[in-house]
Amino acid sequence: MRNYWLVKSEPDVHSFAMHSAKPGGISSWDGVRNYQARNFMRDGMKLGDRVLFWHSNAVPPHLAGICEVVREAYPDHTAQDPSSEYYDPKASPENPRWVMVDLKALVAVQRQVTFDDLRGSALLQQMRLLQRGNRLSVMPVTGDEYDEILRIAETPDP
DNA sequence: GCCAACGTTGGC
DNA sequence: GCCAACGTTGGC
Repeated sequence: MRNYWLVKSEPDVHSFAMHSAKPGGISSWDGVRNYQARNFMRDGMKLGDRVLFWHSNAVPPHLAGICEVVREAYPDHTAQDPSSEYYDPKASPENPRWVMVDLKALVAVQRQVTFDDLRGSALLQQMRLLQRGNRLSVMPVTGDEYDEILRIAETPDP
């Protein structure tokens, strides 16, 4: 059974187009430094899961594309790299502390979905993304929400 | 640039 | 283990 997720990225830093431009459209999802988000990646993300790629800090923020999990959680080595902006001195080979997954970009959406679009759908009112003060960068989405969002995006499930 | 919300840190 | 201070996120 397939799970569904949403991840946030600032397009200035790492956009869906940048991700798609990597070899095979595959890039690691590193730098997550929040335990709840990490646990979703570590315990929840499985091969073949679909991942909605959300552009945060964009004007306006929007859904940009759809990815697939092509490698399940493994240690995020950037946590052990002092030159990385994601360096965490408490991470070690014995206790990597943080994990990353590999995501493959599948398709850009036909129509970029905004907060207004999400708020306009009765089926999406429970989304964590719409809850006030939500700052999670990795969060689960239900299958029904996924289907509804793709319908609004005018994009078939890849 | 503002600021609400929330996670983390560290003194006690 | 409490909790105030602080830093960060991210929509607006």
